[in-house]
Amino acid sequence: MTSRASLATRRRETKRQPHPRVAVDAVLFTIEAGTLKTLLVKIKQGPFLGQWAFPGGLVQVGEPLDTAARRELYEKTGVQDLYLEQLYTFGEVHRDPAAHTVAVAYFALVPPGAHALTRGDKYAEIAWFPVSELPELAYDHNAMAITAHQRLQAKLSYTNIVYSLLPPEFTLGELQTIYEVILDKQFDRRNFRRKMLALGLLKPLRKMRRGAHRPAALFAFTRRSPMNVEVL
Amino acid sequence: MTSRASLATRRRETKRQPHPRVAVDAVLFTIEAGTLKTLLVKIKQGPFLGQWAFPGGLVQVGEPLDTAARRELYEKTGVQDLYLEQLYTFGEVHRDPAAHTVAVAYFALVPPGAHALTRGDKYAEIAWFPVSELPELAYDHNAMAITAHQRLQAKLSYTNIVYSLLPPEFTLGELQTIYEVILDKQFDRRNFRRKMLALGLLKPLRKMRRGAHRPAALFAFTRRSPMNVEVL
DNA sequence: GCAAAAGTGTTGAGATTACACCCATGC
DNA sequence: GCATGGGTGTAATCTCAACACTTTTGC
Repeated sequence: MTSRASLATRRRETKRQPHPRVAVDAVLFTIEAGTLKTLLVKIKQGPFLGQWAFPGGLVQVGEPLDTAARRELYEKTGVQDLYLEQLYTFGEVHRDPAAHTVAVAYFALVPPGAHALTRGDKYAEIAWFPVSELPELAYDHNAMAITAHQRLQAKLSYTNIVYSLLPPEFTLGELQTIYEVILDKQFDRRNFRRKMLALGLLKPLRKMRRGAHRPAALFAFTRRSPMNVEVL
Repeated sequence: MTSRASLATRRRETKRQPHPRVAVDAVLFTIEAGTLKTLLVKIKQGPFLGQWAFPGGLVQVGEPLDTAARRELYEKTGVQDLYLEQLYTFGEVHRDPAAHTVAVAYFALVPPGAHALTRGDKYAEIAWFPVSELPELAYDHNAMAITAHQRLQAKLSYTNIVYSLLPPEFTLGELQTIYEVILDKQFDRRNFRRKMLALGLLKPLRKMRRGAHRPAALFAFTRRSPMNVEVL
């Protein structure tokens, strides 16, 4: 902590010393073309010039961490309403060669279509990369990517947050595809449908999606807020 | 992040601005007298004078976060070898009224008996409190306590980290008691034993614990390193 | 008519729960 | 001898995994 009695001694020592800086980074996931993708920005300056990294920036005094994360994401993607949670805090001393910077990483999910908003106005290059083919990233962001991917897989298994990767209406097939892509695992269609419907998270709409083949029943989530459920 | 190209503009703005400070706090759990307890220190100075809080302190430049956490714990308890993992980062602006301080909270487990080392040499009061009867804590530490407790419960269910709350040799009854105390739930003794033995995490020692009643078989963990296992 | 995705039930295996009695010891 | 915790087995239920054929549509 900070103004802690028992720490008076060390605090006095450190008071004049420089402190580590605080940054937030955001790992943004979406499903596009049947692939799990993540948003990267290209770095224009400094030791990592030309390398890709997750969007992020320094936290300002007086700014809450999640607000900083949300701001970052909005600036980069224009996406405002998304699922956002804290992922992990990376504090390795030399992760940023320029200065000791502690990075609080966030993890976010955006529904398909939000990509359209990815025109980086005043920003440099910005692009969605398949998670399975990430380039070498700046800082410790490859490790961050792995942590985020694992969290995503875990959360998909025991919460209902898939809803934030889907449009308001979707078919059971589309839902299943998302699970298969993220968990990298195939599911039996009959078992999958029975399980999902038994959970009561979905409500059937009286509509059909028409396409190249047999029309499929459309569903929506009964609740679009995070909750813990043993899904798979 | 920090020296990020696309952030050049804002970085320049913030460069001269003060940054939030970084602290680590540690929530330390143990089982004592059949109760789950956590370690608190009493604050001697500042706005929270006289209140209890989790041990913690500012991170120094050049110091990795987990090293800072370990240092804190060692200074306070003398415990060196314990299970330690990052819990969550608390970044609410006014959590420390003195200055915007981001706290990276850690969560640690110590085996019984380590309490003996809790003589706070140069430190003020230090004490183990039952988790169910925590006083009003300084900062946002009551919220931190809840987060830590939830994490402990979750981790106990899907990992083998109980080993770090137990001495090298223990009975199945002692193991079961820990689960019951932490998860606040009763288990059927026969089912519990069958499940635990089936997991293969334990090895029977050819020894007995003698006490007030019928001697109980002693067990040890086959592995004393963290791994994921669906325990209960 | 054919390719492609949607829809639908049943069965067996394994896991989980509930439950009751005898045993070894210290006092 | 009695109070206390240790030790053991079985049956009923539930959950999960495996599995194949028919339907509807666009082309």
